[in-house]
Amino acid sequence: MPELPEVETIRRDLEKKIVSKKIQKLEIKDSAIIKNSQNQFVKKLKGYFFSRINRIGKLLIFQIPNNDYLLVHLKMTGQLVFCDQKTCVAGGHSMTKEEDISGIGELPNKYTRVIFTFSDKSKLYFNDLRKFGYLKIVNEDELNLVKETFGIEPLTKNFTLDNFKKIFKNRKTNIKALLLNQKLIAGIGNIYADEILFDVGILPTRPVDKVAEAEIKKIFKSTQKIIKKAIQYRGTTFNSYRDGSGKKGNFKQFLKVYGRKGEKCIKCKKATIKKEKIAQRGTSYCPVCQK
DNA sequence: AAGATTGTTGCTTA
DNA sequence: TTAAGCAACAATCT
Repeated sequence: MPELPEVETIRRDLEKKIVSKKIQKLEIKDSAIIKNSQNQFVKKLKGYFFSRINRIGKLLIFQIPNNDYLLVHLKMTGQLVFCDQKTCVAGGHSMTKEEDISGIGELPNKYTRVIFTFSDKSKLYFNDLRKFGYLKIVNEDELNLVKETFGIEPLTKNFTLDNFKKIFKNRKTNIKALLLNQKLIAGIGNIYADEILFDVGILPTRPVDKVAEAEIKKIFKSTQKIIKKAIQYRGTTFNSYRDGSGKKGNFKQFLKVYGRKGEKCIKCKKATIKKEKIAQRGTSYCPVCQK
């Protein structure tokens, strides 16, 4: 599940590879993925190029020079894989299982929904097994409306302790639901919410009005620490996440609770990591370390 | 073979 | 008016 660190990794990868390249051809294998009419979509992209790539929360924003923007959301299983003869690890030629370090085989595959071909013959594949992801072209006004739906963004100058404290004010939900709420704080998903709460020793069920001032500061610091480190290691690959050239992320080895149900807690070395549904999401935590 | 999985939207409820 | 909670969405895996 691509969250902020994964989407940011893809953004940085693609910015290096596709900015300024003319879009020569578009192949839409499944039009349900495109949230515009197919005609509109092709008309606004073909012959143009992306002038830069931005991100807000888990949403990628590809800027097209004539004040249009291509929004790409990967949701759970979306991938954006760039391939040219030199950098592609997931396409182009037949490969053995050993050569297939991406684990996604040759491209296009049965989950490839859209293919961009640039004028230098390089390609960008949008793959999505579960088809929750989407591509949508919007104008500047529409983009601004979309941006308004996002809360404070970690790793920007807007992400201050004061602003972070504000999202706790007058709320009754639990801390896990708060961290997952994109309208309040942008980019955290199920993996990093669990990791942050384990790091600070707070139970995911704790009501936010029972989180002390000093603990809010801890969460604030931990959020930045974990997100930065996850970006440094190019994100977490559990199943489907791949970076902009099809490779897996390397942060999984640093996860302390997520995906460790039934294992001994690495902090207290006594308790067993539990997993239950909290805030409508599978939630992993240590019943001893987290209070 | 039913249930879990995941992020977000939109509806309902409080 | 606003927040919280939940079903729905797609497709696969267990």
